[in-house]
Amino acid sequence: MQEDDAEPLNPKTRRHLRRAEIVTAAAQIFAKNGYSNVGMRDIADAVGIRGASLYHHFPSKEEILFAICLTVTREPVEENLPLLDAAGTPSERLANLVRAHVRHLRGRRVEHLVGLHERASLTSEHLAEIDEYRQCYNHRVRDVLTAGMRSGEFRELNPKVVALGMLDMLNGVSGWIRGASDDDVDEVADIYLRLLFDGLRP
Amino acid sequence: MQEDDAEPLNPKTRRHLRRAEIVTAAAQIFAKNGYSNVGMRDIADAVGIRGASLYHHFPSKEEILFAICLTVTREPVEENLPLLDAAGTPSERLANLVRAHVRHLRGRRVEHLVGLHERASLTSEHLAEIDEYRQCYNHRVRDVLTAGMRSGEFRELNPKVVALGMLDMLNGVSGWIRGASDDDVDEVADIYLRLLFDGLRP
DNA sequence: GTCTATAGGCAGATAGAC
DNA sequence: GTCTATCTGCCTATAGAC
Repeated sequence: MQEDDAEPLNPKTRRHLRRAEIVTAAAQIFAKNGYSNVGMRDIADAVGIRGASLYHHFPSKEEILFAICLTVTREPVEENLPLLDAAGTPSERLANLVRAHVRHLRGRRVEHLVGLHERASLTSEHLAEIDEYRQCYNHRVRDVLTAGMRSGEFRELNPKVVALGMLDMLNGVSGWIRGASDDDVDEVADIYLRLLFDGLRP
Repeated sequence: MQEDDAEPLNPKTRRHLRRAEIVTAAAQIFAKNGYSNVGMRDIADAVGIRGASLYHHFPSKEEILFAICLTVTREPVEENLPLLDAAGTPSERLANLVRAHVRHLRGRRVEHLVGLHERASLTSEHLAEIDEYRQCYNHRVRDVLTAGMRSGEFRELNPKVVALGMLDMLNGVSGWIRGASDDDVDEVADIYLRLLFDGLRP
């Protein structure tokens, strides 16, 4: 919380900010209209520059898409997975991850939508990099589930299927959580946790 | 099971078959490469005709996409929802729907993927029609959940959120079920039902 | 019902001035 | 770092013969 943040930013930071601005604007338009239906001019308009100027910041349109997809796959790995390494039972650690995951989905809602729907427009190399993060995340979730089953804390169910089902349920939130408050988001996480741990039957 | 099915088909049936052939081929290519990255020529190649000939069967590329999206939203409404009207407890009726839903996801796997990912490329009129079916389906699922909660069979949880979560979990199956056997599919449905009804905790 | 040929337009990307 | 101007190619859709 710096009060004196008016001092001149160094060039690298300025450039980084511009890139972030472009990525954020692009994600919003991609999410609404679909990646291929959006032109470089549309993105440029949203940022207040001309189409050609975007190429000073990104070498191609696909690289903008890649930047979007990268943040929504890398950030959860770097920010949420450590919660699985903390102390606590598998239940506790899994619950923390679920809450963090849903919060991230809300904070980067449009980016998640793009990352989920526009994979086909990525270079195969970029797609492979994205999938590495995604698979890493899935694997770690599966591992907590397995740990919980080994300790008798969780029922014995195919952990691979449970992990996929749980993550699909969570990730779907970005499709309908538009404009929710912090409390709404935490309520959704609590409902999902109740469902996941205890099920519908009382 | 007619043995003598070699008799000549009437023109209307032939035309219908051709349309279905195009839709099936298109769904496969759309699912793999993304709607906008696929040209009319690609679809035509898969069917063995020239690009221009497609316009004898469909007035535009978007109409092919619409046909795909329509089947995966209308068929579940017409085929699965009646299971909710049958006799039985909410649990039983919901279980039947889940099993039918997963089977449909596998049977029309690529079509579901396209319907899920390419919504942004639909005409707003077509999108509205699609969403009517989808919302109808969601609503009916929510209604069984509410019925089960009223009867005390299900725990009291926000039924809207539970319905969305459950359907997101189910629909995600089309993303990874590629090439599964009938038994695999039913196993997934059973695991999801166990999770949904009883949760992870023994 | 399928073909050849082509219109017409849009969009990603580049060159080079400022 | 942003601009103007433009190239280039692709891709939907149409016209009209067979």
